[in-house]
Amino acid sequence: MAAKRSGGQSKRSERNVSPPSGPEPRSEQPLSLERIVATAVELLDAEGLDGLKMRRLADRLGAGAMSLYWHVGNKEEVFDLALDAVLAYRGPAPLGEAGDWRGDVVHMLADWRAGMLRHPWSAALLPRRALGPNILFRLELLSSTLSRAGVADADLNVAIWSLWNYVIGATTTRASFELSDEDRAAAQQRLTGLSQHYPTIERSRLLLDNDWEGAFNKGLDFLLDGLVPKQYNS
Amino acid sequence: MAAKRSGGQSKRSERNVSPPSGPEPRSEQPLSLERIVATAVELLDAEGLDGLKMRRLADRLGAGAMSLYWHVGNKEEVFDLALDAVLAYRGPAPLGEAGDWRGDVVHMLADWRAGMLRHPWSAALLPRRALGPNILFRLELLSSTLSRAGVADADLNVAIWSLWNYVIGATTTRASFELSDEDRAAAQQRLTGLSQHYPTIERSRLLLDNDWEGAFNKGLDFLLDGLVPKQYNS
DNA sequence: CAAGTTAATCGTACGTTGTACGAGTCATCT
DNA sequence: AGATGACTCGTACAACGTACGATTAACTTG
Repeated sequence: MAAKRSGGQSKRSERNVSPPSGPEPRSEQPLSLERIVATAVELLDAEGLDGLKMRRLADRLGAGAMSLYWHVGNKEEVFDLALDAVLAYRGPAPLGEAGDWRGDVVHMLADWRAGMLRHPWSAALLPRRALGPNILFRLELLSSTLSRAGVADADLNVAIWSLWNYVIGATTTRASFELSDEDRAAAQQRLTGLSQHYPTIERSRLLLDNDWEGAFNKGLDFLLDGLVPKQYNS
Repeated sequence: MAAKRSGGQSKRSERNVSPPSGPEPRSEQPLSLERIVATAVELLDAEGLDGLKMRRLADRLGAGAMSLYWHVGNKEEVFDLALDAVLAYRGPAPLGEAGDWRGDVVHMLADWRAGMLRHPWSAALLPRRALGPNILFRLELLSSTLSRAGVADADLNVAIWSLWNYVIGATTTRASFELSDEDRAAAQQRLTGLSQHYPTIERSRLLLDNDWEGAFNKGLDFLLDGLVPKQYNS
């Protein structure tokens, strides 16, 4: 009734394969879900969450605004797809038996964090639309790796969610600082102005500390230490 | 130029103190920042993020839409204020010397989590507008408590951000499940349908596990164990 | 080849939203 | 009395998402 194109991904017609004549590639490619999503990510990177308007997206694609709606149901779906596109993971072989499991986990989580920080808008999207296929894939990877590492089934969910939450939180916090320099400056100013109210974080310069990555890794190490029994020696 | 009312909070005029006559309290109270924020929170609880429209908010207040703009600069500010309002903390005495510091920390963080889950829309707001006064207060509290607990200044920021991130992530993840039953059902369905692709999380029923609170506490314990030197015995 | 079917594009238009602008009301101060 | 400032609100507008239907191009079926 409502959805014209829902589940499937590829359905592109091959009509521009230059049948008899016309080797010129026509600067205007045909619309496609892939192109829409890629352009949406570009636009989000360039203009932020509020900068994504259907008309503007269509402009960038050299198409009319309403043409988009044959490929996506609505704007929300564009957000969904853009978020998931940014979260794809090409990591080390998922089934590597000779496990440096800890390295695998850290790598995946660090990559996750890095990917999201490359696209700061993604953090703001996460709370609304978790559980795209790429997120699920990463959860699956995390799960199987930890399982292979010897985490008991009973503790598996705790371990997964703890790591997961940690990364999400780190990314969210960090990205919110990234968003606008004005905001950060304003916050600093407010903080400095009210340093009488917040003496301790003022003293430790909490908000000015720039070693986010170091803090991230240290905390992650502590978590992993706690979550996995110390019997890792293979 | 642009802002009519910015920094200060109270400025209410006392003109309805019933000077000579008129003891009836007039069902329509005067507008005030406090009332606006409180009503915004109500509205958000009832209708969600997208349900907050300026006109609707004004309706609930028995006022015209434009009247709101004397008290707030724009809609974004309403979001800011609503978020911060929800994050107020009335915890145990901040300067309790006889430190059950660990209990204090856990209590504050658990309260934080509980508060946000009571208002699921707050998680979606966090990435955009961190650092309201109530957030800063909690950071300050966390900071001073850990400092008193013996965490070295050099490790303080790592400790704070680790705990912080963990809580934010847990809340965000959890709230996204809370948001709509449809979404969750859809995710479950997709997961079950594609269980071939996600065998491990299917087996552990990761997404169906309901003991969020238990997982939260366990992971928090691990983090605290790692972050604070085991020399806590008073 | 003709006629129909399907895939895809897009112009127009509508309803909803945030909010700029300026007029209006009322209490207080000089 | 007049002026000032705090506060309210009706009107109007621009920007946005998108419903609707017309349009075109390619392929299918006869």
